[in-house]
Amino acid sequence: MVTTPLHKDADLRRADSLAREIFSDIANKWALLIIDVLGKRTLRFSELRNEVEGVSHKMLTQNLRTLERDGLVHRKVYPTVPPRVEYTLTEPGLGLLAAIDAICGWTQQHYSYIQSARARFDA
Amino acid sequence: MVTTPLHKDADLRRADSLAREIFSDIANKWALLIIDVLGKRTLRFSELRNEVEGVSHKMLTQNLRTLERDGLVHRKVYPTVPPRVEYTLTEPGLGLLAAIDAICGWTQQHYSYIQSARARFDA
DNA sequence: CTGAATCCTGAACGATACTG
DNA sequence: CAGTATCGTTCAGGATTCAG
Repeated sequence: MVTTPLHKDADLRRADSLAREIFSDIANKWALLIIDVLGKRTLRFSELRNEVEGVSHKMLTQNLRTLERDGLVHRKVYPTVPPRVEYTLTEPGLGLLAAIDAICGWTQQHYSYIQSARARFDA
Repeated sequence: MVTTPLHKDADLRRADSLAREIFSDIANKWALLIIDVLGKRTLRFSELRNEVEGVSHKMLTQNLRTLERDGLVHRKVYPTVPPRVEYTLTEPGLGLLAAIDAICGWTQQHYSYIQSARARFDA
């Protein structure tokens, strides 16, 4: 496995296709938001749809599949009728959550800075 | 978990349009990669093009403009001929870099985990 | 309720050509 | 070298429908 020295041999930028693929899976709006909300608690599909505002049925399903495939999210199906499916972050998923929260936190903190930076730029 | 008062009034998920816009600006593949490479050193446009493998001329320009507008990247033009333009991370940009590096580091560390998770899923 | 499949539109993107 | 503009294509993603 590739160890941490980030910008060494297996650099993400010059990446082999797999690394790039993984990165693309998580470096997108919906995936990040989904992980963020699942970080708070386990959620059902329909709950996720409400929590992640603006996500479509299709995009939610699609991203959940990807995240499940990558082992970041666990999908538990209750064989009831109607079906009940719960999504939870896996252990590795929790690790990623920390990093994502850092980004979210940063965004919050620099909210007004960005606002004025834009005003300056647009002028 | 959540460090800053993230999930309070201005929650990213229920966000007003500006917050969502900002988040979209940075939560995408190219923006993250650009910030990542600029975190190492100041780079010229053509150098960036080489460092960020696979990015097109157009996408690079586009993302740089956005990042500049949001005040994450500083653009310095040398009025020479031929023109020389250098891109640097701003102070706030450096803050975001830390968060991004966390994600990159996480990806590296879980590289093989994801690989096997996928193998399991696909079976 | 969850999820898969289909269709269709608009946005993203790459290629190319042109300017300073 | 850096940047803009245009064009054509591809593809993401929304709406809808059907199934378990």
